[in-house]
Order: sequence, then structure tokens, then C-alpha cells
Amino acid sequence: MPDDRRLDVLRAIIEDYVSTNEPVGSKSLVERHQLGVSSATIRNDMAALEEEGYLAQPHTSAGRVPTDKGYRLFVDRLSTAKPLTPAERKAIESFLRGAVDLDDVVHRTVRLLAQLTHQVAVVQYPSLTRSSVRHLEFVHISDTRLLIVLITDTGRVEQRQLDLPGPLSDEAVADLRGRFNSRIAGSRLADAPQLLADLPDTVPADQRPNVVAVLSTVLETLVEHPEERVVLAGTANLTRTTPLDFPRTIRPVLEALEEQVVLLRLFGEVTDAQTVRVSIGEENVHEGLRTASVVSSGYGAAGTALAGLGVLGPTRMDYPGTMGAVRAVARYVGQILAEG
Amino acid sequence: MPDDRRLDVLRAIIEDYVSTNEPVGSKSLVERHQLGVSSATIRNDMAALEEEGYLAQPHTSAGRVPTDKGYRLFVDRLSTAKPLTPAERKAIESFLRGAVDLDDVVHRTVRLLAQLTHQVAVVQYPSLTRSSVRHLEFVHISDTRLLIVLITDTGRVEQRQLDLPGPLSDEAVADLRGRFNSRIAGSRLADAPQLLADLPDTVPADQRPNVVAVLSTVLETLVEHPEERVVLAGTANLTRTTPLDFPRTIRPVLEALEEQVVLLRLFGEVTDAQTVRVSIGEENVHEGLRTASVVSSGYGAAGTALAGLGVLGPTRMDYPGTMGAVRAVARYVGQILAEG
DNA sequence: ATTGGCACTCAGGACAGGTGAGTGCCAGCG
DNA sequence: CGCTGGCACTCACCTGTCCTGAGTGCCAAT
Repeated sequence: MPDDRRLDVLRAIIEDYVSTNEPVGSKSLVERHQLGVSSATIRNDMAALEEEGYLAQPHTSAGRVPTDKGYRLFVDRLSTAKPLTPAERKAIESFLRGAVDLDDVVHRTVRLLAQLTHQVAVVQYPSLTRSSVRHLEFVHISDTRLLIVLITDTGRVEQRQLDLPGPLSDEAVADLRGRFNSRIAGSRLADAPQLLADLPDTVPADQRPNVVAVLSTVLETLVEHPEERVVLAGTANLTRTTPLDFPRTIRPVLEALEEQVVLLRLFGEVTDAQTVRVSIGEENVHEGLRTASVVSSGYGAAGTALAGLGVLGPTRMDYPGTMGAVRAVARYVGQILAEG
Repeated sequence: MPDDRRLDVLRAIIEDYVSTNEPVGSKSLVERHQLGVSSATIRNDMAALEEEGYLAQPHTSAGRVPTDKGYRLFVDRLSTAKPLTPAERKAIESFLRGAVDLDDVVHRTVRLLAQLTHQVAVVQYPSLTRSSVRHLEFVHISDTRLLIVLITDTGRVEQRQLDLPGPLSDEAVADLRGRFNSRIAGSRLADAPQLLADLPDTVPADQRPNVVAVLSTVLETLVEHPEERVVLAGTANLTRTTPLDFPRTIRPVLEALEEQVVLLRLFGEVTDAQTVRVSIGEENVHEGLRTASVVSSGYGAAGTALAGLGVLGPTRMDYPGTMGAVRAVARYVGQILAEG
């Protein structure tokens, strides 16, 4: 039984629909592809595919349109990420290599992704919890006010101000700086609590309240409630979509994109930096994104992911191309960060 | 001659148009406002106002719509910024006071503005050039690699990595930290070049290449080419506009909003933190914003502006309300920054 | 200067008919 | 048994026509 042909038909329909943005009918399909059978046969196949839920008809006398389930099958079994051309790779690399600091890397990456894919791009800053401490700095602002600056190995900088219970001399600050850094510099932020647990015991009793205060601020704001950050680019690409892509308006999508929490959840379970994940239409948890697809990947210096990046667009999307671009960008960013 | 009435008519038309989003005709105008004259009289006035360029007709048999010139007159002479209610003020203040650091202040501010005005909000980070140095920190990364961290009085943190011409000992780094900070801590970043000019002369000759390298990096990246940053919120509000507001699509507006340069130029000549400026339609330099209006203000700790903030929306906008909100938010942010 | 009256304009909604791309089904063929 | 050509059917969409109503400009009268 030519079950294979049915899959060919599905693939052909998706390809046509993605490029023309119009429901595709049996006749135009046989014209544009060498399927070797007549349109009537295709019609039977299409009816079967619709029966199984891979296709749908906007209205009776129109062509077919892929369903979320159809796209899912396509992504899983009928296509693979399309590698970029050497020229594109070269352009990506040299563009990213021009960055001067982490902010710059992240912003360049997000713009690059938006431009390559013509979709909305999202990049998460390297997660604090998964980063290591490069240096912890304490700066005196006044007798009882201290500025804490944390610098991670990825170049991320976080700072907090803190009111001390008592005055602290410059020497004590320097001493503290040494104690903290010798214990946690080079370690992962997540391990900080254990490494620092007994630190208050090692200082003179009169300094203990200050040290406890500093320690708890550090742990609380940087380890327990680390601020995750994301940046966006290419929102304007959403306006190139048609009413067919987003039923009524792009409103709910734009609204979803404004909520950090929603964006972060896109990368929620990112753990490795190798695989590209695709979430299609109804598969998205967030209600406003039920008509959109997300192609995402982790990225990081080594194989483990530091954070996520990806793009978002209508379900009618060039999946192979998008996946290829996301994969490539994730790799290069990881590389750049590893060197930086 | 009742020239006054003509202005009343203009004001009434703008108010009606802003709230209904429909061209307003002479009849509905006399129904909704106590103008004390008949619709025929109003028609004459409207014809005159159109003659002078304050009104326009979408098509012959339709009501009138304000032109950019009409809005300009309205903003300059027919209205004033509408103060917020005490309840609103209270809400603003307590919301902003909850911020933990500068990033948080800026992000809360932009979200607040978007929510208050129902428009797209833009907030610029306190400009580096107008800030003072709180502390300059040098961190050893390797023998010949140094991390420079600048912390300003507004809480902004900038960092750069630098390859040194020769090795530098820990003591030398500490020495350098002292020399730099004793000269420029507390001074404005813009004054740094003069204050640091003779610094290389004060160190031993063998250290001079390193010091020169550090100095030039500091000056070049932080003073000569300071990275200005802006954040956005409320883009989704643009989708609440009608085709009447943005002729074809909101595309050019979204595109303009993605370019940092364009956004920064919105605040280009911001110098004082008192006045609220309004730029209407064609008055905007950027082409994509010719159908939009911008309401902006400087904000800063003292009377002088550190940076700009504002909102952007269709020319059909509640100017008094928006101006009131922008003014109030600018004041509160300034206040918070002055304390922090 | 203001007003009531009047003729005029024209976008937008309602309705009708025609067109064509698309479908499902079926009988016949290899 | 799968494929195909043929055929009747459906229905979105386009086009043209007509109608309505909100709105206008102009003018003579107050």
C-alpha cells in the first residue's frame, strides 16, 4: 500500500502552503510536484489525511491546510533542519565576533536570529543559576551601605545595594572580599550556599552581624531569586503575517511577548545545547500562543545549556530553515561565550 | 468676531474624535456640546478651520478630522497636562519604590508608563555622559587580561574586558584602582578625560604601557562611545489602534521601535527634567513615525535631566492625560533615583 | 453674524448573478 | 485492488446595481 505517497502528499502540501499562504488544492498540487498520479488520486489521499487529522479545510469548496498535527508529523518525520550555507555561517560568525561585551553578544544574537528567520527572536541571558562566579566585589558607598557586584564567567554582571546592621571599615571590606572570593570564585553559583555556609563562623564575633547580612543578601538575591532576563527582536515581522496566520489579531501574541514569565517558560526545560525543540500551535501552554509555533534551543559554552534562545512565528512557518538557523546561531553563541 | 468659538469648536472636535475615533460632523457636535449655536454656524466654522489647515475631511461626505496642525494648536493653546488623581500618584510611588536596583527601576517605569497611558512606552537608561562615577573597579582575569567595571551614582554598571600589553601584578592593580578612584570618584564621567590626563606620568615607567592601555579603554568605551540603552513596553497597545490611525499597517512604527538609534533620537535634545515635550505626526523626523505622536520628558535626580522617557501612540491621542502621566512618572523616577 | 432650508455627494450595506477552484463520488480500466 | 476520468455539486469571492443616511456647501432671510 502506497502509504509513502500519502506522506509525500502531506509534505508537498505543507511546502506549498508555507510558500503561497493559500489553501492548496489537488489540481495545483499535481501541477507543482511530480507525484506521478492524477489529481483524483491525490484527492483520495487528501481525504484520508483529513480523516486522520493532518489536514483541514477552511470551507467546503477550498483547498486543504495543514493542522498542528500535520505540522508535527512533518517536523518529526518528513524533514530535517536545513544547514546554512557556508556564506551564511561566515557572516554569522564574524558578526557575533564583533561584540564587545555580554550585552552586545546577546543583542547581536537576537537581531541576527530575527533577520535570518524573519520571525520574532527571543534570547535569554545566560542563567545565573547555571553560571560560575568569576569575581565578587564589594564597594563601600557609605559607612553602613555596601554595593555588591557579582561577575560571572559568561560576563554577566549583577549588583545589589545593602544596608548593613553596623559600620564596616575599609579593611574589613577588603577582608570580606578575599574570604568570599577564595571560596566561591570559579564555582557554580548554585553551589555557593554550601561553600559559604560556615563563613560567618570564621570571622570575629563583632563582625558577624555584618557578614551574615552580606551573605544572606548575596544568597537570597543571586541564588534563590536570580533575575532571569530575556531580550526580543523582530516584533515587526509579525505584521508580515496574514489574517490566515493569526485569526483575529496578533494582539494576544504581542501581549504574550511582553510577559517575561511567558518568554522564560518557552525555555523552561532547556537542558542540553544540542537539540532544537519545536512547539507547534496548540502544544504551547500559553493561551495567546496557541496559534504560534516556537523553535528553540539551548546554548552554552560546553555541551550543557546556559540558557535558551529561539524564534516564534505563525504555525505556517518554514520549519527546516528555521530549525537550521536556530541550531547554527546557538552553536556560534556558545562558541563565542566559551572564548570570551 | 467670535474667534473664540472657532477654537472651542476645534477643541470639541478633537475631544470627540479622540474618544469616538470617527470623523465628527456638525450635527453630532452640537448635540454633544453646549455650543449655543446651530449646526449651520458650526459648519461655517469648520469650513474656516479646514481652510486654515486645522481640520481635514477623509472624503467629501464625511465629518472632519483634526490635522497635525490642529493637534498642535490644541496642545499649545487649548489644553494643559491633566494632573493625576492622588490615588494614582500613590500607586505610582509605591510601585516604583519596590524596585531593588536600577534595572528594576527602569523596567518598572516603562511598564507603568505603558499601563497608565495605554500607549507604547520608552525609557532611556540614565545617560553615562551625564552620570557621575561612584566607583571604578579592576578585576584580574589573567596575567594580561583585565576586567574594568564602572559603577555610576545612578546605579548603572558597565564592564569591559581588556588585553594588556604586559603582565600586571595584583599589587599594581590595587594601586591603579586607588589612583583612578581618587581622581574621578564623584566626578562626572564627562570630566574624566581632564582629570585622568596626567595619570600615566605619575606611575613608574615600566608600568606606563599598561596604564595607558587601561586609560584609553576606559575613556574610549565609556566616555567617547558610551552605550546608551533604552527599554520598551506596551507594544501590544499598538494593536488597539484602528486603520484610521495608521493608514496601512503599524509595520513602519514597529520597525522604528526596533531601532535603538531612532528611539534615542526621540530624547535627543532633552536637557531639563521639567518640561513635557510633544512631537506630533509630521513633526517627527523619522519617516516611520510620521503618523505617530511622541510625548516625552527628561528625568533626573536634580532639575537636570539624566535621560529621557516618554510614550508613543497615534496622533489621535489623549494629549492632556498622556502629558500628565508622563510628567508625573518622570518626577517620581527622578525622586527615586535621587534617593537610591 | 446666524440660521433654516435645500440640493448634492458619496461611503457602505444589501442584494443578485456569475465564475471558478475545489470537492466527493462512482463506474470503468489495468 | 488501486488508479483514473468524468460529472454533479458547493461555495467563497468578485462585480455591478441600488439605496440609504450622514454629512456637506451654499443661499436667502432674519
